[in-house]
Amino acid sequence: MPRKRPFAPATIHGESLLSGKRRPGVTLHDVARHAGVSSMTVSRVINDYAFISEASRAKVLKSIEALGYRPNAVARATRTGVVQVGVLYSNPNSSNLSAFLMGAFRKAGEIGCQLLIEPTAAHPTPARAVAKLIDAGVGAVVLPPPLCDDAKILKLLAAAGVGPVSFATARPSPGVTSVAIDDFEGAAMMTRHLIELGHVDIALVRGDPSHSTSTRREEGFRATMAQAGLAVPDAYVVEGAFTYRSGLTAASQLLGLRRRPSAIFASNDDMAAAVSAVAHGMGIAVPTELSIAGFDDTPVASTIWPQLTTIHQPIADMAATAVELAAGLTRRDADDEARKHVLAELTLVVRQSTAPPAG
Amino acid sequence: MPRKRPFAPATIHGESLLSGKRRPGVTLHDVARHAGVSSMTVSRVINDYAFISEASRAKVLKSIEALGYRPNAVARATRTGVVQVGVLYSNPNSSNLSAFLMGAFRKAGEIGCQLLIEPTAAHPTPARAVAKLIDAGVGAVVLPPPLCDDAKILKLLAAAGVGPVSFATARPSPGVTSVAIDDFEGAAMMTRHLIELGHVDIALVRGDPSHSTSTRREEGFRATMAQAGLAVPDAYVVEGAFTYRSGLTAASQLLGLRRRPSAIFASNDDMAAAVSAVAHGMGIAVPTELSIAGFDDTPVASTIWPQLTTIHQPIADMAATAVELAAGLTRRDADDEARKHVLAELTLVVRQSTAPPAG
DNA sequence: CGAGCGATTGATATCGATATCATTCCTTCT
DNA sequence: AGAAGGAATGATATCGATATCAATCGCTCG
Repeated sequence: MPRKRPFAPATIHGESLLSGKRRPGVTLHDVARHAGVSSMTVSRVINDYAFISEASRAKVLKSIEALGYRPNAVARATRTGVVQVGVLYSNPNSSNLSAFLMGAFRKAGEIGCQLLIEPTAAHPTPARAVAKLIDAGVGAVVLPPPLCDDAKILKLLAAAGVGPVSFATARPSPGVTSVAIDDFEGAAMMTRHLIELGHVDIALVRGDPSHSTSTRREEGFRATMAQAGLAVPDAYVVEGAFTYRSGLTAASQLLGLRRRPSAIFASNDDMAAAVSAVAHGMGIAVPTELSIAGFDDTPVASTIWPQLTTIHQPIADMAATAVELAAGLTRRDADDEARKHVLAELTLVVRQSTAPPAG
Repeated sequence: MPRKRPFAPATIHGESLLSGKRRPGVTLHDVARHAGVSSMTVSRVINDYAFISEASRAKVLKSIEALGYRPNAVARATRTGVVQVGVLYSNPNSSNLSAFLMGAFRKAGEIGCQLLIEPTAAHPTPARAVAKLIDAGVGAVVLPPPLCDDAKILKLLAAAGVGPVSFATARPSPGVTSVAIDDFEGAAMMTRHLIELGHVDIALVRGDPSHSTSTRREEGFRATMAQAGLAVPDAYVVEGAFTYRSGLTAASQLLGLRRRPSAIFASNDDMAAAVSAVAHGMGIAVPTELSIAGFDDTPVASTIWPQLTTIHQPIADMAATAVELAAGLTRRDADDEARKHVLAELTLVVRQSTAPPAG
């Protein structure tokens, strides 16, 4: 029985979507003809190849400009070979996931590589998720925390000859390419902000101890406090797990103290949001009676009210970089060790949850 | 001055990522050779072309199975022409964004089309965002609410010959392809759940009146209440705007009433989360003294505590479908009007925020 | 002054798939 | 029986780019 018409061209609402109608439509060959050189010369200019005369380069660039040429990533990928890059993610609810995906997919589209997204939650163990990606034939894998700190996973990948890229780890293994932020410095920035507002009694809600970032953030906090000559009582540092619920517990603990802190620095936004909720529940006004600071600048930070003062990380850009590194398409002289550990820039975002202490 | 080595092959950690090492490596031609037919026959089988003898089809399918062949989407896209699909999104904080992106990109990878994501917030008006996508040469655009209900936008697209796909609108225009849920039925499901628990005094927090979904959800709520013979006092239906902050206001209003409702149904999870926070603040126990219901099953629903009872929509699948429709690659006889309005399945997810009323 | 070498450029094959057109068989009809 | 037409298949060109190899073109050097 017949199933389809013989290769009916793809249309939508009667309009053909195929090449005949493609708007840009300018190819590398058009540029070559326009510039009076060969296609290869154009290709070389685009790819920033050495040994092109300045004259040729100029001609080609002018033609590219004149024709509005944009290289076709897909076509490029056919010849270079599609690099498949695996991306693991652990927490489907991670608020940064969408920014992460945006950046990762944008870059993937640009360089024409295929992304395989694999939720670790769908497998009995993270190792199984990695195995699945390896079986699928990926050439590299992007590992968000806490997987990036997992020696077993790294060994598994090494055995399969698949390159790992650590994402947002605070303690990058020396031999492993990584994209991260300086958690120590981020925590220090926020702590300085609170100190400058006049706070003295500052408490910290720690993150999940199994994440390397937790430790670094705590270190940044303590170092800055020490530098300012401020004491950090033991009671002012409580355990958390990066979850909203753990933030509720931590907040109850801190706000129940006889000598209540005037500011609470939570190691991430979810916990800061929980602190905010508890404070509301106890009738403590934010920020006049209590300043609350978060970390990550996830969507929740600007969702809740008052909006959270937090540390912004350029997650999308970082994800893009991670994918680029993973695809190994940086194409520069790769011996350069430095570019294998990329640190992204942090920003202190002051919103409505912090203010000078009362009295 | 030289910039790069002459086309240094892309490597990562010294391992080549290029075709020489590609694991799957099985091409259509390998399958053809194995099956003893021409490449075209294999291509036709893959594409479900009519007029293939059952014998050939069987042989090819067996070879595909034997060799573990998987078509290369990228290569396919070079020949068919890359279909660029634009995706607009309005709220960068929308909690469903990541699920949406996941689904959209997964499908895009499968069918080898390129997605252009454009935040409307980056433009003075939504129309400008649409114009940018049109200029970029997209063949179709996926429109989430409230853009999908905007006649001006639709006209703009029609003028450019770009096909629109409405996403999650409650009121699909007849001529426009759409992927949506039945908001009326979803609201009815949740209302029935509350009624079955024994609630009688049920309040509703409406959504943004400019979204068609708000109206449909309210209608579903009212219809179900009426069907159960329950009254809905005017004071029990308050305005909201789908934001956390609007939820705070609405909650204060409802929980301040002399005769307090025993259950509050918020038109989305963000507002439900706000209701939960206000209840905490007023010392009202959830769910024993107050049941709270949300809608959408966004990450926040399982983040906060107690976790929200809500209506789950398969956002990722819906996004995938939207992209598929947009790319116009369904390839089946497209005259079938029915498949142009896809309704996704809803699920009632009962968590800890609802329970029978006290007393 | 010719060999030798590096810089610069182009011709051609190729990537993995589909589009197009041609071809081979059968049926079936006149 | 021969023409006509449709089912089934294959040969070849093509998509837009890069890889490879060969060919120039100076220049320097012995």
